[in-house]
Amino acid sequence: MPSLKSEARWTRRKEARPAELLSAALDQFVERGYAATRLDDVARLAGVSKGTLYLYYDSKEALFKAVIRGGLIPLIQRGEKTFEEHQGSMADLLERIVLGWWAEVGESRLGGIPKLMFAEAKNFPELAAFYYQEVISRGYGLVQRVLEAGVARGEFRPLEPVYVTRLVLAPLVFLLLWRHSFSACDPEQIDPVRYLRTH
Amino acid sequence: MPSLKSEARWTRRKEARPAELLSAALDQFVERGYAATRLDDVARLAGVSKGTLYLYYDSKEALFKAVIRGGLIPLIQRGEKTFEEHQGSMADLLERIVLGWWAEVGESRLGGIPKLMFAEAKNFPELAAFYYQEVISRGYGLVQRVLEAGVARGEFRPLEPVYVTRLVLAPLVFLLLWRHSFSACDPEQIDPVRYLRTH
DNA sequence: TACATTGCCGACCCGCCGGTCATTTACCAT
DNA sequence: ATGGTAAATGACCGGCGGGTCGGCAATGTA
Repeated sequence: MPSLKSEARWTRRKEARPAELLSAALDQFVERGYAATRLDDVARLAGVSKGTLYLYYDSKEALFKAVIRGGLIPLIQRGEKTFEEHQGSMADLLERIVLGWWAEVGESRLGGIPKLMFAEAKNFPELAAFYYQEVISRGYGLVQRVLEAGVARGEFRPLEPVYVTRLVLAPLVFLLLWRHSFSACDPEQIDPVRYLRTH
Repeated sequence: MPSLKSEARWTRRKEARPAELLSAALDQFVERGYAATRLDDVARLAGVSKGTLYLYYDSKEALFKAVIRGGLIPLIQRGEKTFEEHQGSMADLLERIVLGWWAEVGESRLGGIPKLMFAEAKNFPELAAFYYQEVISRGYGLVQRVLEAGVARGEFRPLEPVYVTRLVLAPLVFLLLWRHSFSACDPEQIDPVRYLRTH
């Protein structure tokens, strides 16, 4: 026999649910990947049932897009704003953007997203296109504009900007991918700061 | 009514099956990833039924390991042999190894394997450990020995070998990952040769 | 031609998971 | 207190896919 005045079995929290679901979803997506994430688990982590999840997000894909929109896109926007408002050398700006990106993406749960997208791009082309358009192309574009501005100011040697942008960012993103895949197997513990400085 | 003297419905080909299954499996693993590959499809591609596949390989995992053993490990061994037999400058050797690797892995179906391993490492830790031990650590070790030999001969500046090895290879592997994930979305068609030379 | 061997087939089992919906119940206005 | 409303539940569905197994048929042998 349950206590007569037991706690309510659940409470109505219409406002708080979406954010809690998004946070739980980010955890699971980063931990397991897109396909392997079970919506049951996401809901349980957020303290609700799967049916409730579907009250707030129409499908797994919609949930995932909401995670991206709430997590990475604001950071991209901030980077773009930093670029527009920046006064001074482009080398400084580049360093600020790269280190800021590493601090906010590389060192947080968001760092798992790029690895996830690489992993699932082939199997979920719509998601890949969405992510490419909203994140990758904007990120590359930002760095490329910084480099071009630096060349215009005579700070950097003039090289093919498309290739240089990719070559500069490749080791960064690669380190991110590494940390979210093989780092558990790797006896060499790579120190990101030394890695970036050597670069 | 079937023709009276129709072809045999199937033939016994005990010798040819394993290689055909391996080839089909490589195709599917590279195309879909490990988890998303259906053994039904592998079998159909190899012209047999799923039951037959299980006569030759005990499980999906065993099949995958056989693909790695037959595909990448021989290449690693050849690289190690090239290193031991090489006479002359280490810069030459490094270029030979890198370009050879790109030709035989980057440009062939095998190029999909590294991307696959990054994608699935978290979800299949035993596979990741197997791959790290048999492929990654041997590949890194090879390049690192070349760099150290170059330093000993006075060809290269002395830097931290572990970090340099990773930084040199990161853009290469990154290009490989890119080509097997987002390249379909990317309007910029990256030319690998120019990319490598700029590097 | 008849038999034994064995490579091979394909139907089947079962747990998993995205998605649905009828029902329950917390909350609020009156 | 009480009825209305909507937030939340949890049992359920259906397709999917790794793995199994009894039986069939291609081949070697006499």
